[in-house]
Order: sequence, then structure tokens, then C-alpha cells
Amino acid sequence: MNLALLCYFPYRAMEARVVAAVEEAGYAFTVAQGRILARVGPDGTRIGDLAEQAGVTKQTATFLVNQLEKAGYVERVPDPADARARLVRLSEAGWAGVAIARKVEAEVEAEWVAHLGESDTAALRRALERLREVTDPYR
Amino acid sequence: MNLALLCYFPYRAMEARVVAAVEEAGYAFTVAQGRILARVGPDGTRIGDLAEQAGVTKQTATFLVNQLEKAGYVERVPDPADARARLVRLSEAGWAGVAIARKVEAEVEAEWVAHLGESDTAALRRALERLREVTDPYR
DNA sequence: CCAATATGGTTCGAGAATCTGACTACTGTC
DNA sequence: GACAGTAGTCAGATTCTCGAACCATATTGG
Repeated sequence: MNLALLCYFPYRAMEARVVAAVEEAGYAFTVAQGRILARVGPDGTRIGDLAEQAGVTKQTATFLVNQLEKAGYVERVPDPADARARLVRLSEAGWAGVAIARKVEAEVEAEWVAHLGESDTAALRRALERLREVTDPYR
Repeated sequence: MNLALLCYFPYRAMEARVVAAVEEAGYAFTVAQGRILARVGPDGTRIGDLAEQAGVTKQTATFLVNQLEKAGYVERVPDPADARARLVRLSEAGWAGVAIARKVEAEVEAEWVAHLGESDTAALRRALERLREVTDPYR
């Protein structure tokens, strides 16, 4: 079984759990929308930055932000630093949805710690962080 | 940084490398098609099993196998054990494509070992395998 | 043995996510 | 001030995915 595939299982499991819980709580956004939502900073973030961090093109990010805006989770405001750019900011509903997602994330991670044990989890995290150095093109 | 996201980086990096290399070598199949292709056993595999292992519905698997069949990477043959079922088998081109994918996979994994060291990689693998026990719905 | 139910697979229709290419509006530089 | 570069959007197309409905075959209970 190759390492990359082994990495995929927990990722997919987490994503499924989070989406289910968020939906359960009445916040309807998809996985792709969630990936954008999760990367919006406290003071707003540019579309281009969101796209880069989420690993998609600007067009795709525009498309997803359109949907999120229509659903009321984010708003676009002008970027005071550059009249070409616009900042995507979370609305109140957006913050609430993200909060739920973060909470479930923490719960699932706690389950993992319970299964693996504290010290093995810490080692796993360290190894993955080092692996990130050679697998994440964005830092 | 949450654990699941840390898991995602190596997975995405591997997928990108493999797809690029396979395309480079003149074999045109997509990531989703590759996930099916990679799970076809030496004596053929049923659509339903492929779907389950790849984590998609039977409809999706049917769709992907149709494309792979049209492209000449697999063929469907009757399952001698059950007249309802059909076995998906790799063609020669299918085997060749999978071989390249496996080779690149091994190369990338070797790079990771070089970065992490033998023993840390082994520990990482063990941790991920244990994590799989609680995150992989299929076994 | 056969009716009822389950299983393997396909077709159809729809929606989500993604890309490439072409465009507008603005920035910064020479 | 002209012009190359950057931020974002629009349009069109493709790929992947699922749910619902369906057909053919298998299995099982009476």
C-alpha cells in the first residue's frame, strides 16, 4: 500500500465527517466551497490568494466565491490597498459555519489521538510537517 | 494546522507527479480513471468491487470504465462465476500505463524516504496504517 | 418448483467542480 | 503618458459524481 494512498484515507474521512456535521447544523456548503471558506482570513483575503492556497485557479475560486456570496456566507469588499483587487470576508453566518467545521475537526482529531495515543500522534504530525516541506508548493 | 490537511499535501503532490509522468509517457488517463485502473487485479475485477475500493458509486465506476474501455486500457469479460457480473481486465496498454504509474510512485516515495529518513518513514507508515483502521470504511 | 427478494450492472438526467481562453480594469515602470 | 503586468471576471467546455429507474440473473423461503 503506497504512502500517498495511506495519507488519503484520513483526509477523506475528515472531509466527510465535517461536511456531514455542518450540513446537520443547517449550514449548506459543499466540500469545495468549504475549502475556500476555511482559508478566508480575519480581515478578508484576496480571491487570488484563496485560489493559490486552495490549489485551484482564480476562475474556480471566483466561481466558488460567487456561490458562497449568493448563499450569504461571504461578502466582497474593495481592497483599500489596490483598486483592482477585492477582499473576500466572512459574514456572520460564514463565521458560524466555519466555527462548527473547526469544532468537528477537533473532535475527529481527538478520536484519532485516542486511537493512536498522544506520542504517536505527535510523531505523525512531525513527520507530516516535514513531508509538507517537499510536497506543498505553497510554503 | 490540522492533521487531515497535513495528510492532504503528500497525497496531492503524489497524484500530480504521477499524472504528469503518465501523460509525459503518452498514456492519457485522468486521476479518476487512474484510481480505477490501479485497482484492477491480475485476473480482472468486478465493477462493484472497483467502485467500493475507489470509494465511488457503481454508476461512477461504470462511467469511468466506459471511458477506459473506449481508450483501450481495459476490457470487459463475462464473469464465469456469475452471469450477472462482468470482470474488468487490463489490456496491454493498461498494464503499461499502470507500470509507469507504479514506477513514478516508487520514485516519489523514495524522495520522501530520502527527506524523512528510513526509520521515520517506517513510523509514519505504521501510524497511517493504524489511522486507516478508523478512517477507511472499506476494510 | 416458483414467487419474492437481493445483487450486479447499466442508462439517464442532473449538478458540482474544474479548466482554458478571452476580456475589463487598474498598477507600476520607464 | 504608453505599455507590460496583475486582479478579477465571463463564457464555454469537460470531467466527475450522484440519485432514480431499470434489466438480467441469483438466491431463498414456502
